[in-house]
Amino acid sequence: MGTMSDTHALQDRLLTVAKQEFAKQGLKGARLQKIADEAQVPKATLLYHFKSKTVLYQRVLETILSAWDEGFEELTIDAEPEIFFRRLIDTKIASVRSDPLASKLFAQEIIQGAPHLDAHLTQQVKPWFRRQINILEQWMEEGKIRRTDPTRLIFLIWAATQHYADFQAQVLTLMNRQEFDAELAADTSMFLHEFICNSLGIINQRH
Amino acid sequence: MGTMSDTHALQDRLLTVAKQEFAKQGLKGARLQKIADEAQVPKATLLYHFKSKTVLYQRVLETILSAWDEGFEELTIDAEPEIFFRRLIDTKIASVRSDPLASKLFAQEIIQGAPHLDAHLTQQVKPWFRRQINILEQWMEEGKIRRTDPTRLIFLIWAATQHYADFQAQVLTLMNRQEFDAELAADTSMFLHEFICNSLGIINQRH
DNA sequence: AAATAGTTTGACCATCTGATCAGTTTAGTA
DNA sequence: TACTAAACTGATCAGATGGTCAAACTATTT
Repeated sequence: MGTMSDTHALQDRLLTVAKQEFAKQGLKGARLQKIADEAQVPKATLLYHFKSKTVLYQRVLETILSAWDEGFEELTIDAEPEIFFRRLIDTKIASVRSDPLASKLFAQEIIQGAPHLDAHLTQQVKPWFRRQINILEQWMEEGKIRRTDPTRLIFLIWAATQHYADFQAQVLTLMNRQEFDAELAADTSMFLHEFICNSLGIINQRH
Repeated sequence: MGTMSDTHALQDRLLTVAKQEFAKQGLKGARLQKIADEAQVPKATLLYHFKSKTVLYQRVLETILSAWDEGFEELTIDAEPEIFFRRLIDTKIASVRSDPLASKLFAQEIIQGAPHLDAHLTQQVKPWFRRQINILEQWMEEGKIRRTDPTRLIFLIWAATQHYADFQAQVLTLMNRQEFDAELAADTSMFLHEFICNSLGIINQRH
């Protein structure tokens, strides 16, 4: 029998390559042959490790989502609003920058009606979302931030950050940049933080 | 020869149906047979009016973009900041609501690197974008709005509105809604307007 | 009515692609 | 060494799908 670690490493490699292909071409557009080629493995081997294209796709999605869950889970909020928003935005921007393909793949899945992640959406995302809402609502009651719709506020943050992954081509063109480098990320992060703090009447302690 | 008006009407119907299918399934995922069925026409007829799947797809894209151009062209700005943002947001939200499929299709095209958008179509956005930036910069110099990065501000508005089309499934789930109705649109529009005016230090004259 | 040109459509095909499978190799185990 | 099970792979297939084509049909013109 092959060593367990080898098998696991191979599957990881296949998942990584598959993620790229799925992100670029979509579920239907991706070709198993191309994924196999890219991973330097026969197509039959790919299908040995993942029963079908759909299974492979779902495994890729799971990998992405669990990585996100990990990254955002610890964003609990013993902090003040200003710190909270900074952490949230920084984390999101970092995630978008370190793995834009994941964001793109996820976006395409949602655009097409999220046919492959209903469960995760309601079971994982919704509770997390609820928690953030609750925090914001409490702060509004305490008068720490201006009153507004907390749901749409979270959407705004999500959308504004996600945008830099999904529309990367367009964004870079319009900004006359070549790549989404560290400086661009830092500036974007600061812009959003400032913009949001200003709107919510939070005094930005960076300045 | 068949009447011109009939032919034109048929092509319009085919384009409309094709847009739905492309938006839902992506370019590769869409099936000519299904488009033809939906339009109650044999597949061969569909391919008579549009030489190939790619041509059909490109025609759909062109239709979407030219409609957008029309809608946003007249957003010239003899107005004060507050009115300008209201118009911009209202127009964008209205566009997203009246034709979310167009937004979705466009988003998928961009995510995949805009392989089918002619350079000249892409470039058409740039001048419009520049104009908005210039207006904002002037207002900042005049002290009418708080100083910030105008480029990212436009991105933020674009992203925040677009989000409601692209992530409709997720948004509705998280808001416990069934559809993106007029009330939801109005509330969203008002939220964004308020949020932005607040951040830029504009006194919202609605209140 | 004849001719012409645009339109419609069923039948058909070449190709692609996800999936299967039988046979082989590899690596632990008794 | 013999045995077993997991891992691998070349060959192959079944179904789907974009696209073609020739024949039929419709309407306009001469």
